[in-house]
Amino acid sequence: MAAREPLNREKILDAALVIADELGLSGLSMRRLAKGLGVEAMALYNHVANKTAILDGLAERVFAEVEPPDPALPWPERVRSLATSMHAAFGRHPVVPLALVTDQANPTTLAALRPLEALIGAFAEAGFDDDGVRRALSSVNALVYGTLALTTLGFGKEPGGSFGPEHLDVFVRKVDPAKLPHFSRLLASMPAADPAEDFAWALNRLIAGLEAAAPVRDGAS
Amino acid sequence: MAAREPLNREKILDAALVIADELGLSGLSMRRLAKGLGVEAMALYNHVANKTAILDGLAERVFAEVEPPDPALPWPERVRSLATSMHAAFGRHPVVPLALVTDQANPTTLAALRPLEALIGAFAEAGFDDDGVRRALSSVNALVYGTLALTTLGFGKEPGGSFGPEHLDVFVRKVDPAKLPHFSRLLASMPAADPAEDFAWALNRLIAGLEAAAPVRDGAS
DNA sequence: ACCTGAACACCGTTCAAGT
DNA sequence: ACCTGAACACCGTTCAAGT
Repeated sequence: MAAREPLNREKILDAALVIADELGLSGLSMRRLAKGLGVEAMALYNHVANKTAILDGLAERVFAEVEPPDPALPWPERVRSLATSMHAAFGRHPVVPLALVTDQANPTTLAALRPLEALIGAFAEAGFDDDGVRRALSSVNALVYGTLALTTLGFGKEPGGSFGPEHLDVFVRKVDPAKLPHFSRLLASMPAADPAEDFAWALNRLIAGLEAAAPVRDGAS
Repeated sequence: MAAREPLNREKILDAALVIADELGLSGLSMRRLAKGLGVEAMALYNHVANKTAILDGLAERVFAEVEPPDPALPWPERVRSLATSMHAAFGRHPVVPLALVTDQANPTTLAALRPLEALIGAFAEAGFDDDGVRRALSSVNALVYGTLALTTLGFGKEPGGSFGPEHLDVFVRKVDPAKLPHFSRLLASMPAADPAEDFAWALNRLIAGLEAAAPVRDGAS
C-alpha cells in the first residue's frame, strides 16, 4: 500500500465531529482524535493551532447548517424559522452549544455569524431600537441555548436527551410527594415529552411577547 | 498550637464556593481545594463521595438562596419573582448553573427542588394542564439558564460577565461591516448593556406570552 | 477515625529530534 | 513538510499504609 496521505484540517474536523457526536465533548480528546486518524496526538498541531481551533471549526460547520429564512416572510416568521433551525442544528451536534456555552469555542467567521445577522435584521425591521434589538436577540438566543442545556447538553450519549427514565428514577426514589406535591405529579408527564415540540411551544410564547412589544407588528401584507 | 480540627463537609463546601467564585469551575480541582484547606487531596474523600457530591452541595446552597415568593401574589408575579431570584442567585455563583448544565451536578434534595415546586405550582394555578405546565416551566428555566450561559458562564473571572471590551475586540477586528451590517452596528451598543435589566426585559416578554396562553389570566382580583 | 504517599489512567501542549 | 518521543504540568480517584 502507498504511504498514508498527509492530514489536513478538514479530515481532522470530520473525525472530531464523529467522535463528539458519539462520545460528547468530554470524550473528544486530542489523543483519542489522533488515534482515530492513525497518528500521534502531536501531529494534529501541524494543522490546527489547538483544541479551541477545532471546536471553532465544528461550531462554524454547524452554524452553516442553519437554513436562511425566506426574506419575504414577516419578521416574526423569520425569527421562528431561524430559531427553530438553530435548535435543530445544535440538537444534532450538542458539542457545539456546549463548547460555546463553556467558552471553549468562539467562532468569528462569516459563516458562523450569518444566522445572528439575520436575527438582528428581523428585529431591526420590527422597529426595535438598538437596546431593543440586543434584548430581543438575547432572549431568543437564551431560549435556544437554555432549552438545549436542559435537554441534550451534558448527556453525551443519549440521542433524545431530556429526562430519560434513568434520570427520572433518581428523583422518583428520592422525592417525598408530601413535600413536593406539584413536582412529583409533573414527573409522570415528563417521559412523554417531545423536546422539539416543547421548544416550538416556548418559542411561540416568546415571539408572542416580542410581537406585543414591537413598534412594528407585521412588515408584510 | 493545637492540632488542626478535623475536616468536615461544611468546611469543604465553604472553601469550594470561594475557589469556584474566584477561579470558576475549571479552577476548582480536588488538589487545589485540599491545598486551601491545608490537607492532601485524598483527605477530602473521607468527607465527600467525589467531586460531583461537592458540586451537588454547592447547587443546593445556591438554590436555597432563592427567595420564596409571596403566595398572595397572582401567578405571573410569582413566576417573575422566582425567575428573577434564581437568575440573581446563579449570577452570584456561576459555577452552579455551569455544573448543572454540564451534568456535573444533580441535586435531588428538598432545598434544591423547592423553587421548581413553586414555579410548577404557579403554572398549575394558571390553569395549564400537565403538558402545559411542563412546557411553561421548561421555557422559564431555559430563559434563566440560557441568559446566564450567554453572559456569565464560561467566563470564570469577570464579575459582570457578558461582552466585556476584551471580547468585543475579537469581533471588531475580524468582522467585515459590509457583509454583516446589522451585527457590526449592534456591537456598539453591547458594552452599555446591564445583564440584569436585559434579563428582566426578556422575562417580561416571555411571561406576557405565557399569560396570553394561560386558561386563567389572573388568580387575584 | 482521619490522613498520607504512591500509583493509575487520563488531560492539553511544548520542544527537540527524526525523516 | 510532516510526524514522533519524551516530557511538563496538570486532572479525578483508588488503595494500602500510617497514626
